[in-house]
Amino acid sequence: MAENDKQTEEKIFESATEVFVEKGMDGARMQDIANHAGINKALLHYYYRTKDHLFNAVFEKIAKKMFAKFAPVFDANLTLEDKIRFFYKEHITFLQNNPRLPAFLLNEINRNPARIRKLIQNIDIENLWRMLEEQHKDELNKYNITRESIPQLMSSIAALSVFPFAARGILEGILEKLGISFDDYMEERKEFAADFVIRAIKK
Amino acid sequence: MAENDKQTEEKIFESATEVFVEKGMDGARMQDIANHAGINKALLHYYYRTKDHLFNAVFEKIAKKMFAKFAPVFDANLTLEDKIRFFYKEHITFLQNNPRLPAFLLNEINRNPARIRKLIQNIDIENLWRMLEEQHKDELNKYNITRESIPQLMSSIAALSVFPFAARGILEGILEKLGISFDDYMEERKEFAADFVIRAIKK
DNA sequence: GTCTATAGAAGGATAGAC
DNA sequence: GTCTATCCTTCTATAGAC
Repeated sequence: MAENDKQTEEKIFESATEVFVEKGMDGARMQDIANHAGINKALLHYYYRTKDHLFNAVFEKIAKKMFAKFAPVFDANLTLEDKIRFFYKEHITFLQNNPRLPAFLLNEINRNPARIRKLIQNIDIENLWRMLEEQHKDELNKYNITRESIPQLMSSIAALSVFPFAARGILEGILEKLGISFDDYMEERKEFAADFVIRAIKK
Repeated sequence: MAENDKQTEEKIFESATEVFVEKGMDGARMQDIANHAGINKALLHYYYRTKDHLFNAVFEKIAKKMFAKFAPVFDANLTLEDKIRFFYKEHITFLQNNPRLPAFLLNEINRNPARIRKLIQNIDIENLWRMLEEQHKDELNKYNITRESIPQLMSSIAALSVFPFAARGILEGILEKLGISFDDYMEERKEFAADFVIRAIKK
């Protein structure tokens, strides 16, 4: 029955997500995914034909989920500074709940950049920035932001929240020697990163 | 003869480095490494016994090389601001010449954090920071730097140079839509990142 | 739709000749 | 020290019964 299909397909998809995020495309085993879903390996192929198909489905879903987390910033009705604070609070909280996503995505994207290209094609970046300029045109004279510096600025903002998760393996080891837990560090970071950026862009 | 040994062993090591960095531990094939070195697969095992041994040798070398790049900052005889500028110039130039190292290292470290732990153990972090405090004790009152904020600050500094390379697959796609080359962006970044940090830490 | 069994290919590792 | 040949395991994928 269709009800059963859906349940099985979803169970497979969820298990595949966990295993792929954990082990990466190359390290993941179809057998692991089957075991994790409590079903037989052959069923994976029945629903998704090949490992590659299954991976692509998982990858696309995760990438969209990640991008979607940046969106609310562009329409929130807040001052620029509050937007930055809002962003780090929301985004880091999301990553705390999905701590392995950054490393997974960055790695798989570098391994096969073509995969992400079509997702990027759908975004009208110039327009997003026009929106931001429009929303904050009265405030912008308070900041060191020029049209040319926007890529540098945006990538810097993303770096401050994404990097600690991507580098968790090292960072956690270093923090440990200082008696600081990664969780405490990340909690603190919501405010630190916002303050850092705001000071950096102020005239 | 020993001369020959050394040549072959080095050729294997170099080829292994290229292939591992390109494909990662799981994606790399012993056959690829052998082909790349222009020798037979069996020779790899003669010199390094297993794929795991070979990988560990490569990984450790690269990790040390990366860490070593942070060292000059701690003994350069410069003001704090000039140290920051010096760091980004040196570090980003190094990464421009080794653009795949960040993604490789971050990924493999997360996949197996134990590998990096013993390297971290050898670093006396508290002492490094005492050195920095000592070197700049006369300037520190000009900045918003407290002992507790040092981990946040240091990870932020690293994030700004490492992240763009780790995220190159996405970043390049976005920049492309704006008519900016990754190389130009990176060149610009040496100064942008330094200015960004300096403004962020100033009182 | 789900299972068992197995084909078929690939990859790491070793034996043995030179 | 280097090569060819091959073993053996692992993994993706499919055939076929229920």
